[in-house]
Amino acid sequence: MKNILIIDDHPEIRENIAEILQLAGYATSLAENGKKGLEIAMKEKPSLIICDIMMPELDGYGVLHLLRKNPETEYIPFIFLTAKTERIDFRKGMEMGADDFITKPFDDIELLNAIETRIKKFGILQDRYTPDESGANELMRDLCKGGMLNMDFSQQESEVISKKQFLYSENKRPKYLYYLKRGKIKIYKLNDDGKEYITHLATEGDFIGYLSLLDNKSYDDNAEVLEEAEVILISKDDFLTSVFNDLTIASKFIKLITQNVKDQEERLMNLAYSSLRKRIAKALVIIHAKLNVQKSGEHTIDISRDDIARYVGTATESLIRTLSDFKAEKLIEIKEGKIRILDVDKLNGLLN
Amino acid sequence: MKNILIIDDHPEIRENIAEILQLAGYATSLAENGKKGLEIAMKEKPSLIICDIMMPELDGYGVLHLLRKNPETEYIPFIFLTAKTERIDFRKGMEMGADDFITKPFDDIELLNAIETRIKKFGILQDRYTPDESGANELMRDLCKGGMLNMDFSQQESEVISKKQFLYSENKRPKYLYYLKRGKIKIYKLNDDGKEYITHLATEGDFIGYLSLLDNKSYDDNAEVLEEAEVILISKDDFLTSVFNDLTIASKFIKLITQNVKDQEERLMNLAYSSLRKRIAKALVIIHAKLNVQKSGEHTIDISRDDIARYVGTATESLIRTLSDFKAEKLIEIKEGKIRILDVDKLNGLLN
DNA sequence: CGATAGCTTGATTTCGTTCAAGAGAAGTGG
DNA sequence: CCACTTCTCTTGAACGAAATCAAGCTATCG
Repeated sequence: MKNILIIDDHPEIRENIAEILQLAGYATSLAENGKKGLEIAMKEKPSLIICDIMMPELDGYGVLHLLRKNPETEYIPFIFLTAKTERIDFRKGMEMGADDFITKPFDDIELLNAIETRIKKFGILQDRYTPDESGANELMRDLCKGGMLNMDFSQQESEVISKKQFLYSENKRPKYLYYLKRGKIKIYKLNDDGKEYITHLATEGDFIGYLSLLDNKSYDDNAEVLEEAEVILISKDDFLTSVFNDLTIASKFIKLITQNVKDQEERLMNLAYSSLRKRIAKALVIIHAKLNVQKSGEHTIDISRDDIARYVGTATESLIRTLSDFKAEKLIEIKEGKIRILDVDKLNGLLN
Repeated sequence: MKNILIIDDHPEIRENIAEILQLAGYATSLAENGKKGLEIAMKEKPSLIICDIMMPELDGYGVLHLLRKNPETEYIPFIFLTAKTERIDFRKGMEMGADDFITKPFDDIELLNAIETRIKKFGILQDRYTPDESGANELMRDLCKGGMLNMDFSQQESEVISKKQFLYSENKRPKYLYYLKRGKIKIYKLNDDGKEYITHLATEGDFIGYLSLLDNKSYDDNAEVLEEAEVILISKDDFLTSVFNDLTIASKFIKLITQNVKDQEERLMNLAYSSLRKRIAKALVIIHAKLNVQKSGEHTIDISRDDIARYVGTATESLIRTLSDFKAEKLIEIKEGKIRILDVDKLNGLLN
């Protein structure tokens, strides 16, 4: 059951709110001043905090400030309760990271609505996202489910794009965010000699093109369908307004894209100093994890040698030679051209 | 002169506001409904818009929505004017991207304050930031200047760190954001064999360590001083609250980090497919632009061969051989070991 | 003044690319 | 449906770019 902490120095108000919330099925904790409220918050980690601004000892701003400083209470939704309707108070509270404001007098519905919205939102956003590029995908999928991203999968029409067709190409202006319902798509850049370098591989459930949208520039890469794909188009505006108008979403995005940068630093170092053998081993594990297709019970990698090579950044022949080596060493198995990984740990732990 | 657009269907209020603003030295445009207001906004691109919510034809929400959809008017500060003090209205407005709310009746000071704050903030944030990693540095510097980041250069004590000392190292927990007042610092990762790959080079005016702070993980790289450095420490909390509690700052950050990702994709492709010659040429240009030291009127690169090699991702000997080639081709000049670039364009335009 | 770090060049080796060619699978069109 | 091209996968041989090993040279520092 959700526990809600109410901090207010007026006993009547405190009791009144507690009663409303209990009727609505919430558990409540009460505190008569900021200091006590803070203690309870630390100990009980409530699901939400309602707090008066004007209080003796430690005022509402102080409570909020201290909560936000502690990583354990940092993300607890916080609603200010205030008699004042003054702009300045309100501004200050928002800038400190309060999630909502309720002005006395308020009615029950208003209070409960505010609480419900916040708890729902928090529930979606507190989930841990895997710390790599796929995290952004998970986040967005959850946002859609929660109705936070302006998008409705069922209503939206989907488009089917066949193999070798382009979802988008270099120098075009991004107009949509793409959600890949089915199929596989490679995203690659071309160097001056026309060689491909695959920066991302997308499978069902992935979102494509958000970086260029956030960047608001023309595409600097190409998205080509590898395996017949069904794609949902989400309007650029819907996506951007969702991200840029909601602090919670924006914060999550910052963290996710930051992770992206870190991942790429890692990839850079590997490209710079790791042997081809090691790079190919890592790529196989990654591709396997990402595109593992369960066909007749077996996990195989179903992407052409050319594309694996372009993902690793090597020549196709070199890739194939290394694959042969791996096969001889019983790290992988090749059946009808399809690669099956036999020993993930050894592949990961390969020396240079 | 700053032009402010006032949209309100009550002539008295319109005139009243216009008068106040004119006295305060602003130019004003007036519109009596949402539709007209929108037209004027498109044509005149005002510095700020004040808009009533309740209006016939097209209400305030509609105006805001349409403005935010158009890239040309997207970032114009927008203040709602409303008689209602209702929470719901207010929420809706904020979520749509309004910058502030003023409730009638208001007094002159309040109005002018709100306007001034917004214009100042906008002025700082609308500047174009160079679309690479240094952009984040510029942004943060500006934020500090504008007092938006909780940090005061004069008050803060600075720390002097000498050559070969570490600012931070792998697996340590980040506690500060660092601002480099003077000196040079290299940030690098180590691969399994203990080889360095330099991911960033920082000079005076650069901020260091924000990625790990945003990420809230341990450092995965090392920062070593190349040339005696004076560093200002900014508390982790101050930095994080500034970023995560202000939607405008958060949005800017998203765009900047996105650019970071894009840059690294580019660097990845170069590492994968470009000849050493080309990669070294590019690195020289970048390092030159970043660390160009003007000593006795000449721009030279003042960083050891070892470090350049580790930035390119190659062996020191290979780097030196290429430098010799460049010297023979009169692309660069070497005086007392220091490299001076003679022909930037040719270095940039090198073929594979 | 010796020692150490940084820079440079030469010789050798290694890893990976490129060129070449064939075998099999998969489209394609008459 | 068959002959055709075309694509994908694979192996061999030769080449080449860059790493490594080695050694000398210069500048700097304690």
